[in-house]
Formats: sequence, structure tokens, C-alpha cells
Amino acid sequence: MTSTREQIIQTTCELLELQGYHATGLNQIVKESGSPKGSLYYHFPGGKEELAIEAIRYVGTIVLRRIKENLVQPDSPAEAIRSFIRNIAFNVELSNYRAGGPITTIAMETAASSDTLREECQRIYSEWQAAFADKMVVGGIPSQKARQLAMLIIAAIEGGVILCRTQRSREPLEVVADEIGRLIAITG
Amino acid sequence: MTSTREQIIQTTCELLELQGYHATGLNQIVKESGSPKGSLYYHFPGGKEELAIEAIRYVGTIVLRRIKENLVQPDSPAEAIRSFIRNIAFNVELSNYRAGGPITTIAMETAASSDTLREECQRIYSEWQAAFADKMVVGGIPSQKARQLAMLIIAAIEGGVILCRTQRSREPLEVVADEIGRLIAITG
DNA sequence: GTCTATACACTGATAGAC
DNA sequence: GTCTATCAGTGTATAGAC
Repeated sequence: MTSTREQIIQTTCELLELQGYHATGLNQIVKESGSPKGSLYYHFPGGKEELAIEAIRYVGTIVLRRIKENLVQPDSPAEAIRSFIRNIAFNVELSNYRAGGPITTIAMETAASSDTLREECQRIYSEWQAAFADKMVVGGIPSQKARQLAMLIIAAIEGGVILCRTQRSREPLEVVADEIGRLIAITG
Repeated sequence: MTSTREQIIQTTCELLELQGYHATGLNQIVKESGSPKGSLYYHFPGGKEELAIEAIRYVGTIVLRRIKENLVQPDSPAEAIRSFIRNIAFNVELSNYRAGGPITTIAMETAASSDTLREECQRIYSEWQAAFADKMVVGGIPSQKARQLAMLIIAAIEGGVILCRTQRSREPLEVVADEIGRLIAITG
């Protein structure tokens, strides 16, 4: 069921998450995906940039779904979000600090060089933000405040992933989870 | 007074901050620094990696000094740190979203590929963290709690810079400043 | 300390057969 | 849809003269 096209996208997602945009070559993508090289430009005529856009859109949607799934539980926003972030910490450690922050590096690398990639990152972040904000609104937090807290949540998670991968420890994201949870609880 | 060596380091700092590690070539560094190409490997025998380490160490120290300068004021930790983060937001906007997060991209790009660069990033982050924690301890917050809050502060700033550059808006860091300030005030 | 020239790998991308 | 071959450009790094 996984077509060649999808196989290329999935491999690209993993490599972008691990190495970033500029360190990931098309040859490596072709090689590790086991896909025929000749078909890359058939499926992605726009070359590397188009492929990267498809890849982050793909992983962005998966993450969005994961956020929503985790937040539908009846827990309070504070507890649900705290639990979700601690879950990220667990998974980052589990991957031996190779995964986490699937679009973080691309966002920084391309913010000043590619408007199309930058805007796609922006779109994904705003979707994630809306998902967190929705949960808090349902929990009784005013929508404007919820929007701001959701922005902090995204920022703290992205930064927390950076620290975890740099320190090779899950502690930063656990601290982020607890402190953010505390802030939401005080607000709500 | 700016020697060739220092000129190369400064140019490298700017390019790394703007483009990241893998997008920045040694040829570009030589060209934009106006330095003689032949001298690059004389000053940095270890090549690109050694140069990058020197560069982030250099900028890391500058930022550390800036943090300390901003936090010696008599304001409460909450207000001093809030003000400092809003100052970052202002400067990111002022640079047309080209500056900010001088080691963020490098930390993510090299976390899985270069232990020496990763450890240098780790060292810098911990120095920044200690500076924030010190201010809070002086303000009466228990040292363990101060250490955790400082970790959140670093994470939220790093993530906030990512969002600002991606959205081309200073709002994310301003929100981070206000919410983090609120959390510290509640704690202290 | 600096210069020029260069080696060699690899990049993204394209052409044309199949 | 896929394959092979290949292009022009760029990457890091080195050698040897000055």
C-alpha cells in the first residue's frame, strides 16, 4: 500500500528530522528509501524544495492528529497538556535523542532562504497552536488567553526538544511539562 | 584591532545564525569576511568544525554577558526577565527576522552528528541557564526551583525565536515574555 | 601569514532510452 | 514510471610557492 511516492516522503521526514534540510541529500533519500532514483523527479518535479514541503506537511498532519488524540481525554487542560509533553520527552529519549521536533530544524534553516518552506512551517505551527488552544477553551480559559498560552506551549516544546537532544536527557521536556502545566492550572 | 582570525570568527557567527551549519560554506565565509582564503586553515587547522566551535563559543560568551548585564538591575526576577525577553523580540524584529537564536540551528543540526559541537552547545546553554537561575535565587526563589525555571526560560526563548522568525512577527517572544514573567512572579 | 591552484567527493538537476 | 549516464556547480581540504 505504500507507494514509491509515499515511501520517499516518509524517508525524507525521518532524515529531515534527524539532520535538517541542508545536510540531507537527495541521493541519501533515494538510497535509504530503496526507491528508484529516476522516479524522484517524476513524483516531485519541483525538486528538493517541493519534496521537503510535502514531507513536513505529511509529518505536520500526523503530529496534529496525535495532539488532538491526546487532548480529547476528559482531563483538565493543565493535566492533559502536561501529560502530552511528558510523552514527548519519553519518546525523544526512546529514540536515543534522534527524533523529536520534526520541523524545528527546517523552520530555522529555511526561514530566511525559502518563503514557501517558511510559510508551510508557519501553517503547521498555527494548526498545532489551534489544537492546544481549543482544549483550553473547552476547559474554560478565555480564547484570547488560550491562544497566547498555546503559543508559549509550542515555543517551550520546540525549545525543550532542542535542549533534550543537546543534553541527551529527557529532563528539559519534563521540566517544561510540569511548569507549563502549573501555569495553565493557575490560569484556568 | 580586529585580526584576521577574529574577523573570520565574527563573520562565521553571523552566517551560522542566519543559515545554520550545513548551508554555510567556507568559501562564503572567506568571501564575506574579506579574509584571505589561504589563512583559514592556518588559523583553524581543524577545518569547519573547529571554526564553528570557536564561533559559537564566541557568540555564546557575548550573549552570556548580555544576559548578566540585563539582570543585574534591581528589578524583581519576574520583571527583569520579562523585560530581557521582550528586548530579544525587539531585536529579532529589528534585524528583519534574520538574527536571534545564534546557536539554535547548530544545536539541532549537529546534535546527532558531532559530539564536540553538541557538547559545546550544551555548555553554552548551561551557562545561560545558570545566569537566569542566579537572578532568581537572589530574588528569593529556592535554587532547585530556580534551576528548573531557568531551563524553561531557555527553552521558551529558543522556541520563541523559531516562531518569530517563522511568522516574521515579534509577537511570539512577547507572549513568551509575559507568560514566563507571570509564572516567575507567581513562584517568587 | 598569505597566495594560488587544485584534488576529489558530492550536490541538485536534466536528458534520453526503456 | 523507472533506469543510467551525466552535467555544472559547490563542498571541504590540501600542496607548495612566496
